[in-house]
Amino acid sequence: MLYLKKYFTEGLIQFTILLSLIGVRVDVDSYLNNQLPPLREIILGPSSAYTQTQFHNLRNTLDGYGIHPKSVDLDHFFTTRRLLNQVRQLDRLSVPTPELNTWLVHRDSETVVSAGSHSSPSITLDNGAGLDNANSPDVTPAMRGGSGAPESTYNLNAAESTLGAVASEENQEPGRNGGEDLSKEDIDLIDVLWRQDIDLGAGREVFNYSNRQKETEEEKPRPQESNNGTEQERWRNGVNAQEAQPVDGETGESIPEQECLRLLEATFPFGQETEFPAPVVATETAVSTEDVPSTSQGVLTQLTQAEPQLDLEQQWQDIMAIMELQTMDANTTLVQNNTVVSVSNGTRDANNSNYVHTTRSTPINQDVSLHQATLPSCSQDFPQMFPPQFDSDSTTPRPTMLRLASGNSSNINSTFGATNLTGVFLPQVNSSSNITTTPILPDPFSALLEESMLDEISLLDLAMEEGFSQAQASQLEDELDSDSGLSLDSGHSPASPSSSETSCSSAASSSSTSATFSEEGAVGYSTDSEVATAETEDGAAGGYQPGFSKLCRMSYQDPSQFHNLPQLDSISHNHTYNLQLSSAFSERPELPLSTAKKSIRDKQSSKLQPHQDLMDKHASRDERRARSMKIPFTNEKIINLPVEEFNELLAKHHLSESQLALIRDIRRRGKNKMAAQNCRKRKLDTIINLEQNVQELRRNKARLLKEKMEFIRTIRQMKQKMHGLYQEVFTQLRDEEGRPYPPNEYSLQYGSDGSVLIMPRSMASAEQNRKPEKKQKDKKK
DNA sequence: CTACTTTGTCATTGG
DNA sequence: GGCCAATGACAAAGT
Repeated sequence: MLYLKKYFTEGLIQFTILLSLIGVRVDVDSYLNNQLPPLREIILGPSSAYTQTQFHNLRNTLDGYGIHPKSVDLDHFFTTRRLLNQVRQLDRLSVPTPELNTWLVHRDSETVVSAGSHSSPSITLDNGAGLDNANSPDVTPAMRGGSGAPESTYNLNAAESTLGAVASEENQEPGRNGGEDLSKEDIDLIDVLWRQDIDLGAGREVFNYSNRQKETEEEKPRPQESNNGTEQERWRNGVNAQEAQPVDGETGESIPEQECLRLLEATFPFGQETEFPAPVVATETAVSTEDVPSTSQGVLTQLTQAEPQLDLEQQWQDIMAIMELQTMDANTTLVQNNTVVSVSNGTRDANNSNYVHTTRSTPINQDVSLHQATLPSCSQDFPQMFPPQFDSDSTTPRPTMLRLASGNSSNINSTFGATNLTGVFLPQVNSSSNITTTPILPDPFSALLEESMLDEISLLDLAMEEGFSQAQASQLEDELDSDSGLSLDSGHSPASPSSSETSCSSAASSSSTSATFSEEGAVGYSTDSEVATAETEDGAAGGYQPGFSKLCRMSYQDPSQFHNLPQLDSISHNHTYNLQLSSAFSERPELPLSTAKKSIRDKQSSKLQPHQDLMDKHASRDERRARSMKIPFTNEKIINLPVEEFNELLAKHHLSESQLALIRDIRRRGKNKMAAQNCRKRKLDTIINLEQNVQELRRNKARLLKEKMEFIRTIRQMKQKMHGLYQEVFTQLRDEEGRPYPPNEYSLQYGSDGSVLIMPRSMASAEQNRKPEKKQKDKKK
């Protein structure tokens, strides 16, 4: 059964991938929206943790039996949403990630980054370069040379290097430059901060680039049915390099592959074999230096071009990249030399997406995310972002920020280009970027969602600040939901989905087996006693029915109904809790008979007794006992008959004391069995209901957060407007001699009556304490 | 062989 | 008090 499930699931996944590649993805969407059961079930069923739920709901709907009425639509809604996202990501799976290639662009022959192909160290260096040499045009040519730039060219900002080392901690070769920059305290601090992140719900691997990389590499071969070794070999041979470059395929021409390899080997003398594909990096380097402008603008341009259909996740990454860039700007005010080559198309799943994000951000400022991840919540920073009074001191940074805020939300490039942020913005960006990273991660984000709402707010707010449109915000909400759903699913699903799939995917076989068993039971009775046969038939046709119909509502009718549903034929769940094997046959002899059953029938004709022994093995203990005691009616009748009829039945036959005891035991056990099955089903439904409730609550929470973001944005805009007016008025103010008031000495004060006063700042501060009387200097022009 | 899940059974409780 | 459903707990069987 497990194999069947696995096979089926894999087949579905492959089918889905195929569909995605072909472009049916959109159609899948529409199918899902149209609530077309078959395709949805086929595609999403096996991978859905809620399939079982859907089944139950469907069954409940069909047979009218619902212990815990649930909203099927909600269920479908959540499941389809989340799974559709996964399916969408699947089609990007086919495209390897070119983003890794970026590192080498900045990397020179300097052996600084020991781990070689690992991007994190190189990024650190890149940041250093970006910080110090951003304006020097030599950098790029030097890098293009590949080996010319000395290490001294890249003066590492101490903090950046530290952070970079953090990012690559486990990959970093001690003794190399990157590692040398780390002091013991730095490492300790890093570890502490990391632990904090882990405590927050973000696994260490979240920030561990090498881990993510491993994951990615592990996942790559899977769809291609190739192992790691061959896969890496392919990478080395550049096979994937071309696949990885959907935008510009002939990148390899710039630098011969062998040369690239040599260069790489010279740069990264060790660990190549296990590291990420070197040839790709090299080729991509060539591409990046030649085709892509080494400005962030160019980067983003390519980003958007490479992925015309940026989905939510992609947008998230874009935003994060922007924010990280701005953070970088805030630190250095220089970004441009960071030649982020190409943006990954290869977002595969949540984890990978995170990985991609990090990778992409790496060339820009890979440290940011990690560093930010360790920063405390920005809730305290939040109020500081918008100090109530407009001091002339703070006017310089703010206009930029405001410009960003009012910028076209849909135009990432423009937003991206406006990167003249000063340090004012930095703390918030830093502190919030932690969460910025997390939304892509299902579980860590869920944890954060629970724990640090304010962080979320500031994050989302920042996103809005950076031009997060309403539509994007709603998409963000969806992402949040899907994430939470994922967390719910992925967190607990290993048990429930497997069970559901296991039992469901084999509905046909199980039904056939049940038919087999029941037939066997009936045959056994018929052979054992002619009377028994008569009784069985009588029972099936007679007064037994009413009592049984009650049972049938939730158990027996279901499987047959679902066999008629094509989508459930393949993925149906066999929760035939109350289905009695013998009853299944005696009541529904028309049930489809499996080949096994047919063979059994053949065997019965030839040699009956051995088969009975075999079937006795599979028959329930009570059935065997009943047979051995020569109970003249079926267990199903014993169990399901109403009390009166049951008593009548007992009275009709002259049974021994032991027989009566056995019959009563059989009845008790049978009823209890069904009760247990119902109980379990109910329990399961309860759990699922709770999950749905949690999702709903999360949804509400996300909605409220969104609303709050909207409000904050509005307030911010109003403040900006007010600040603009303030500046306008203040600059036009002249004293008696026609000279402008120095902004650092005077400020405008607003009266409660709407009047505006200009007064010295020293007075203004004192004035705030004693409010009312002021000297009227209303000199409004 | 072990771990985990599923399923059946028993004992108990409450309607 | 008997019947029955529900449920926790345990064990056997299956995966």
